[in-house]
Amino acid sequence: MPCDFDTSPGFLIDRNAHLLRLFIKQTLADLDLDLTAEEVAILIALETREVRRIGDLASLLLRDATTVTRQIEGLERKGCAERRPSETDRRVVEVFVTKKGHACFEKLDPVLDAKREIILAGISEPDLKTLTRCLQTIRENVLALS
Amino acid sequence: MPCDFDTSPGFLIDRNAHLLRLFIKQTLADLDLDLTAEEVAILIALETREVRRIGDLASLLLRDATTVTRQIEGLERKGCAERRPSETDRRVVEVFVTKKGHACFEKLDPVLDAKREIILAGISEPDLKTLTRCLQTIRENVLALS
DNA sequence: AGAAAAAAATGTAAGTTACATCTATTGTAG
DNA sequence: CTACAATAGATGTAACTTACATTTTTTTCT
Repeated sequence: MPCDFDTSPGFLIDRNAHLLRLFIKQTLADLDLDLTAEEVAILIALETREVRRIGDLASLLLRDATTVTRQIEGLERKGCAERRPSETDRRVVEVFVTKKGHACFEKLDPVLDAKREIILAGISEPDLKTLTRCLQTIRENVLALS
Repeated sequence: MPCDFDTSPGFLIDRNAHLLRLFIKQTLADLDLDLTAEEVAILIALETREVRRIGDLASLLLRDATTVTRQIEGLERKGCAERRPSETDRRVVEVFVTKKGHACFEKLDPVLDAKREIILAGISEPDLKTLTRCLQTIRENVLALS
């Protein structure tokens, strides 16, 4: 049984990612927030990290920089982010969260926080640590492949 | 720190899924197989499970049936699968893997099997069990949300 | 000063997904 | 046994996610 959909970590990770994305989408709809899941990821990165540059966002989120550019365009169109050229290096663009972006984050963050508990229900503290560590290991292993 | 990209299970799952998909894509390119990652998932399901109906594939793979229909159309276009109307219920379509589909699977399967070891390197047997169990739990929790 | 490198944007295109709707068929209640 | 509900699947359409190749601008390094 080389590949069981119920026990293969690869399939489980893939399907869980899919379900989590649907869940985020639903949460955004419930809160009446006009954002995509990826835009949310960028918004969270901007709010919780010292990241301003598109390239840094891309490496943090393990995405191509062009992908991030497009998603920031989306955030900008929706009035949640703003690009400003850096003063020290004019190649660089710095991304800032607008007031509206802050408001979206403040609305979304506690809800995600609350639902996280539901999603992780039944998982003990040590198991959660193991889960995290395994996922980090797999990530590094896959990254090292390319 | 509500959402850390390096420790949040949600983000880790999402990014790992992304990386794994890139890895599958690369593997397919290396083997010169003209299939998408999702088509591979369906091919594996057809080869390793007693699943013939589109609806059953959809629930196994946690996808919408229309999505599966499209992906089977892809497999069919590429000569790897074949749809035949069921003889007992003419609403039902049964999906079969063709000779070419078998060949693709036989080519791909051992490679994925070998690379699985690399991807899971450094994870102990009990940790792997915990990982699997946690991912199953999360999947059920998220499914129960909707 | 000129070449190489870096940051970002743009053109383009593929892959993934699903909602709403439609057709065909089967099952069932009256 | 007919009419209506339910089921299986296909189609129209569209959104979301992603990235490769290329271009522009600016900086860095030789």
